[in-house]
Amino acid sequence: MSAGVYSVEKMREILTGYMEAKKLRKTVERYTILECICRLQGHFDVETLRKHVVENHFSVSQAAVYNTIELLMDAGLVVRHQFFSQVVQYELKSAALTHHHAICHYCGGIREVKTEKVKIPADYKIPKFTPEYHSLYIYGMCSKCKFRERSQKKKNNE
Amino acid sequence: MSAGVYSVEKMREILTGYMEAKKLRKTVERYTILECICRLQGHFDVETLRKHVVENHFSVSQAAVYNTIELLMDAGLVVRHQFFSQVVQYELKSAALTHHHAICHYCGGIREVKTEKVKIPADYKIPKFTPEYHSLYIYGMCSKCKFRERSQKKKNNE
DNA sequence: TTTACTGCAAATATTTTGCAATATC
DNA sequence: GATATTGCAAAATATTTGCAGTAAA
Repeated sequence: MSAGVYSVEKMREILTGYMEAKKLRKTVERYTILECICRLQGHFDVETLRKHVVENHFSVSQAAVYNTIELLMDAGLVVRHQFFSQVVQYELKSAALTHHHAICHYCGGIREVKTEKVKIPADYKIPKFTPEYHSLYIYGMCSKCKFRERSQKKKNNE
Repeated sequence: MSAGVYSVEKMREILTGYMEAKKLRKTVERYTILECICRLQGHFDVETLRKHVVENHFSVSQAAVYNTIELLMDAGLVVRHQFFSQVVQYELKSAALTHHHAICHYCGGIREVKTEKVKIPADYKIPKFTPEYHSLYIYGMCSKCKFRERSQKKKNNE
């Protein structure tokens, strides 16, 4: 897992550009949260992110975290996932572009699958729709659960 | 939109087979809910489904609906989506297999895109993982929102 | 100075859970 | 008859909202 194609600096720049274009205010909270997301490396939920920010000696409210994530999604820096549980997960878009997600619906475990393994044509055309980003979720069973299932069947003499 | 590849009868059979294999009870609620899902044709959320069931003169509790959807997912008849809002949507798996989803993140509108348009190789291999089903979400901007955006820019002399 | 943004807390929305009643096996 | 499943309501979880205070422009 990596912070992705973009550096933290590049992402700050994109965020700044977006806020200036939309005439939004450049608050310390927004930049701090973006940096914390980069440091988190990978998927995160709102509560995890907020804890991480606070651990880095910066106090933010939950409301500001929700607000900022929304903003970062609008700016095209963050994408949203809902894999399995009720908790919504987020991820840096530049990182998400490098992989798909394999989700085991027995244990809820998530694996990243390099995009080269399952190539989706980037030039697909959809009438009356302008694609910007896509997300592929592959559901199935991980080897651990497969093993557990086999042991279970054996025990039951199936 | 169609009820999918399978007929209602076939799906009842699959459900029966699954419940017998797992030694679960064949309750009226479970069969009724499955039939209502088939009649709904397309995406639905828990509350919509429950209303539909009740409108068809059958009383079920919310708990039973949640329970049954979970069961139907385990039986491989229903898949889960979370497109945009906080509301989780479900769909018959056999219907979901025929299309991907194009999601406009400006208005939240969802379009179905025939799978032939964006073909995902069915034979992909993932180490230590057995794929069973996949879901492709294409995010972007629908033509209505594109038009609205253009009008807005024009008004602001951009 | 203006007002967008934050923090806080309360409100809403959604899902899960405990337990008694019921229906399946 | 044994117990899985349901219904009901309460609890838990997640997100949104209102409003006063703060800080960016």
